[in-house]
Amino acid sequence: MSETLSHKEALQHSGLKNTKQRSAILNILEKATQPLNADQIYLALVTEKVAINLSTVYRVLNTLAEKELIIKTSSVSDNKALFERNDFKHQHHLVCVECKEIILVDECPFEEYEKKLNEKIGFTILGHQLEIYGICDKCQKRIEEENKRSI
Amino acid sequence: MSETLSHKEALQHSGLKNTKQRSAILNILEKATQPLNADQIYLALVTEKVAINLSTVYRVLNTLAEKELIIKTSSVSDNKALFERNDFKHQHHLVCVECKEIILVDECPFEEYEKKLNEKIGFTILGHQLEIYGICDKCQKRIEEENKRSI
DNA sequence: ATGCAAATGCAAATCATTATCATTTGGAGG
DNA sequence: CCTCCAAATGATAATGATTTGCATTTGCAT
Ligand SMILES: [Mn+2]
Ligand SMILES: [Mn+2]
Ligand SMILES: [Zn+2]
Ligand SMILES: [Zn+2]
Repeated sequence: MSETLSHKEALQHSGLKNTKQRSAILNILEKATQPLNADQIYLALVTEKVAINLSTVYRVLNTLAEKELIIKTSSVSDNKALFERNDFKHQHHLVCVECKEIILVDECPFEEYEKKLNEKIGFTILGHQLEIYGICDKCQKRIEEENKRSI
Repeated sequence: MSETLSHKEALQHSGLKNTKQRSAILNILEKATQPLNADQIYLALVTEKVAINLSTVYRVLNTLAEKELIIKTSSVSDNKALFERNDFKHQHHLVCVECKEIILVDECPFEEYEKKLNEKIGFTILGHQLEIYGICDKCQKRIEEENKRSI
């Protein structure tokens, strides 16, 4: 398990102790295909028979986010904090309003836009958060199917 | 006060009763130069000697947002819901991390971007929320001033 | 003016998250 | 391999924004 080793290294590098709770949480987020909230992470840990307390989950997540080992974002629709592995890419979330699935996208149309805003109103941009909502491919097809059937 | 009259009409048009609480809240948001949270609105009402309960403030705000007489958004930094008048323009928020001021901007760089995402991954976009954070003109200048002085 | 559904006030409940504090543990140094 | 202590965790209470239940009030159609 080189995964576990690199987690250990990452924690050490940030001056954090290598606890089984932190390692387990990093593992969960490593495997996850989309951002998860604290409850989902807690549930995944319980399922894997990892003994941990929910308050520890919150504490660990905040600590790891502070050290930038993971990324903390917040959903607009649902008001829970979301956590995902930090792959050091600038990404955004596509949230399907039907199935709630979150798709990560790399494209970002902001470089020029930010320059324009700075020139126009003197606002120095440090960052941004974008949440895009809509309907994913799967749900789109399912809905079309349902519409056909109901004719 | 034609303001009050148009509020009455707007409420009627949405099938809502014209109560003094709803009218007062619409007035507050009409005058506001930036989005406000429930507490700020409540405080503004109390200051204006409008008798109202905080839970009514929440209920009215949610009702008005449902009927699209106002817009409900949520800040990422601070986790409180924000409310602003609906002028039926597509806008975004610039949030100053120094003074917390929110500046509304009309520009949006998304039209092309959304088309691209739809073609690329079949995601049908219904909308998006963007929050841009940085430092406003005033704070920028203040900070520069402070730096000079401390040399 | 009357009646009644809709709206409000008040208080308690909810839900995510954080804080407190006693207990445990990772890991540096011997 | 021990010792030790700051750091981390567990258990539980607290917090803060928002919602909900229910009794009372009020807008407004008739
Ligand atoms: Mn971006
Ligand atoms: Mn936009
Ligand atoms: Zn979907
Ligand atoms: Zn500012």
